[in-house]
Amino acid sequence: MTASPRSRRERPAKPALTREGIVAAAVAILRTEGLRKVTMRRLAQELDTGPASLYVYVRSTDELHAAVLDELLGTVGPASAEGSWRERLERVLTDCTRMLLEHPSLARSALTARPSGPHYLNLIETLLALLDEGGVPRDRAAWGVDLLLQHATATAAEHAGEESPGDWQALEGALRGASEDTHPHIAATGDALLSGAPEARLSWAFQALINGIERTAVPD
Amino acid sequence: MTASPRSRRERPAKPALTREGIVAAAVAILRTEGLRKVTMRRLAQELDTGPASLYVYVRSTDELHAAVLDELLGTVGPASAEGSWRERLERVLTDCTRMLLEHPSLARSALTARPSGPHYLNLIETLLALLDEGGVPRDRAAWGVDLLLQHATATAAEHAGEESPGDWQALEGALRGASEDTHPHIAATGDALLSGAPEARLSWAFQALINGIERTAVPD
DNA sequence: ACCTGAACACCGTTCAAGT
DNA sequence: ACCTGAACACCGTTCAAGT
Repeated sequence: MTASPRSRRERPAKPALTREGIVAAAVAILRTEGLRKVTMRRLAQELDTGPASLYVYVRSTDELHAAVLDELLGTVGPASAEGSWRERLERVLTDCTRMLLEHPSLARSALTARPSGPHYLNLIETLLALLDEGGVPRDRAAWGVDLLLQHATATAAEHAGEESPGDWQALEGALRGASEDTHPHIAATGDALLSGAPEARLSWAFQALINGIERTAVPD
Repeated sequence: MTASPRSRRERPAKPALTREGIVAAAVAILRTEGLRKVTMRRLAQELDTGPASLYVYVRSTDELHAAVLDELLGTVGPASAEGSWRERLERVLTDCTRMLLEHPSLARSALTARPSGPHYLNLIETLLALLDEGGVPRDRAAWGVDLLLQHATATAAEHAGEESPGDWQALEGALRGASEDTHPHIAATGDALLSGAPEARLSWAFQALINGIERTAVPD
């Protein structure tokens, strides 16, 4: 129980840099301040060092964000056993989307910098297992997984940079104001383009995707 | 034909700032240097003024990017008349995706800052018309349009920040290296997860989406 | 091998002051 | 009303030098 002799002033107890420590600190900043603050400089400040030091463990800001996402993917639990394969599949995807919606800007960056960590692999395994249970042919399932995860990610990513609902309102106005002469189908469709609770639309989208994946043959 | 007397040195012929001129300059920079250089500062430099001046015409960088996208949307022509509604629908969507793939980072930002300009409205009208021609119920078509455009945008956005194929390779390695014990379905699926030419996968995805939209009832 | 200070080359946005 | 210079508060990344 002797104190290590490495420093006279023990208080700051500056821990050694490790990749894990860096990612953990990044997750903490994400939770409290949002992804916009998960920068090399802010992170270095948090870890009481200079930004240059981080590059020993992390190739770039994008790679850091991908590592953070894989970490959060560990949060979304495995499928509960209740219900049909279809219901369980939708539940996994919804859980995943919900988690991503808590950090939309992370979803946005995940679209570009795909995670490849253990948690992501587990998720793919789960989706393939459920599609297999549902009798979806293997080749359709393989391509379908991409479609399903892309939808979850993109749906969350759309909510990044919110706080300025300006352009969403602009679109709503443009749709409502569409003339019957120049845009007859928009005018005829009316509110349906904008209707529906987000959860209802998400659920419908996943069902439509699953139905499409089931029935659409892969070429060759 | 008299020269306007507004300045003695005519050479620079600095044009008055207008929103149109700003957006046009932004498109030019996008084409030659990529979206990363379409910044307020770079744009101001191009227009021979200070960044602050641009804020009279443009609310923020995001709004500027949305305006640029609507401009480019004017590029993708209306559907050619040949083929079934399905083929024409796929062609419009493919054209749209191809255009976005020329500027993936713009697609990425479009996911967040939806355009609402005239070109975007025309695109929605075209999609609704084709789905209507195919006998897809109006309410399904209304929600489906979102799904189709989201897929086009997200597919292009995934290619933003390329040049560093590091993490895509990492994912490929992780999938190939998946153990039969811990990830049996990934192992059994094998190359199918990664197979297929991009065009083939895109075509399959759009067909799967259309099939799903056709057959999936909207609640209520 | 790891860590650091300092530098390079940038950002978006605001604001008081000018015209 | 429009335009501007200058400032505020930041970025990512590299590199020579230290330990």
